[in-house]
Amino acid sequence: MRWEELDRQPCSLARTLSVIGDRWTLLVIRDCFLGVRRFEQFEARLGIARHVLADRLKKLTEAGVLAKVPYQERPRREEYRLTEKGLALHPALIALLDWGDRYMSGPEGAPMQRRHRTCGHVTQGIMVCAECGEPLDPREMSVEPGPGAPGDLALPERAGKTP
Amino acid sequence: MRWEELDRQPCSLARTLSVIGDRWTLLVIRDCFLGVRRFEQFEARLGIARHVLADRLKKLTEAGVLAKVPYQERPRREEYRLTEKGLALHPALIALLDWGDRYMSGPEGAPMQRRHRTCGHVTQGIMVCAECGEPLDPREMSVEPGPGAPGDLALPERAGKTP
DNA sequence: GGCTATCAGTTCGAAAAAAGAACTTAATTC
DNA sequence: GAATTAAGTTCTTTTTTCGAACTGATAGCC
Repeated sequence: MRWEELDRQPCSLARTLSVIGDRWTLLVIRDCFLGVRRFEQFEARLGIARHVLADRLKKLTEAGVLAKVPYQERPRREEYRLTEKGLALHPALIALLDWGDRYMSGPEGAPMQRRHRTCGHVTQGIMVCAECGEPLDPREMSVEPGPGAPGDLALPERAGKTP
Repeated sequence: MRWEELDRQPCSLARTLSVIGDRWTLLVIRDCFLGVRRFEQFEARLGIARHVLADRLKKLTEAGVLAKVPYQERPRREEYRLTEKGLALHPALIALLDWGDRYMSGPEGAPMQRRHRTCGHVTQGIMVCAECGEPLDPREMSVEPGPGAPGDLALPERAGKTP
């Protein structure tokens, strides 16, 4: 498949990656969740080429993950805010952070931690079943065609079995 | 920052992306979760340049996400299996799939669905707090330096506030 | 032995994307 | 007019991916 055709793949991961899969994009989104909103701030924190940053911000805006919001009129200035669509990437961000905390930290532990203000604890996420509330274990999941599946959906033989 | 320095960033997301952030890598991992194990199978499903695929498989193996396991001896053949470290990417995969299901599907719905065999339902994931069990809402989370934080960790001003 | 097939890569030239730096535009202030 | 701020845009070079072919190590068949 071609990278630019990801959004047409019969697979939601591929479609997601068509929006967030380019180099640096998830780090831009991370910074949005940390409250960063302005071009110069992103640029200073990320230290990436300005035109790459501009490209990523533009694509996220076009995809509806970010919205440009004016913060002053004279001269007109805009900043980038997460939309609800963008905020909905939070579980993915948490999962990726938790994985990095666990597998990519040294003996000193994770560089940052997240506090759940509702209960007051420093915490991590657990991905549970929306139907029964049990944690989702890959060995207990099977995959099947969904309502939007094309007639010739290519699922490998082992799709219903343990990875 | 430079892409090849991601694993040294004081941020677990960046460190995670140093392993899974290259173009195509997450789709390789998706296929692993679907039970795909062999080079030709990955190649046939993904349709990407063979040396890019080989590079991604190699990097994932070096990072400990995949393990090469012999499946025959004459001639010796090996396949790629998710390790525990690799399986631990499941919550992230589910979150990304769910996001794509919700925001990147047409009116006909998602192309694939996941059945939780424990309860028997077609389902999605919910990211909940490991401490209190409530769903994690980005507006209820704050970020702070962790035990492995460097002395000069750069958290933006708004890091404790709503995104 | 030669040929074909299978499998898992590796190599090579072309195209695309990212890196690095400078420039542009549109204000505002002194 | 010059300097500053902010948000980009343009240009050249380097790196990564694309597309295709090739290689190496078997095994089986004639």
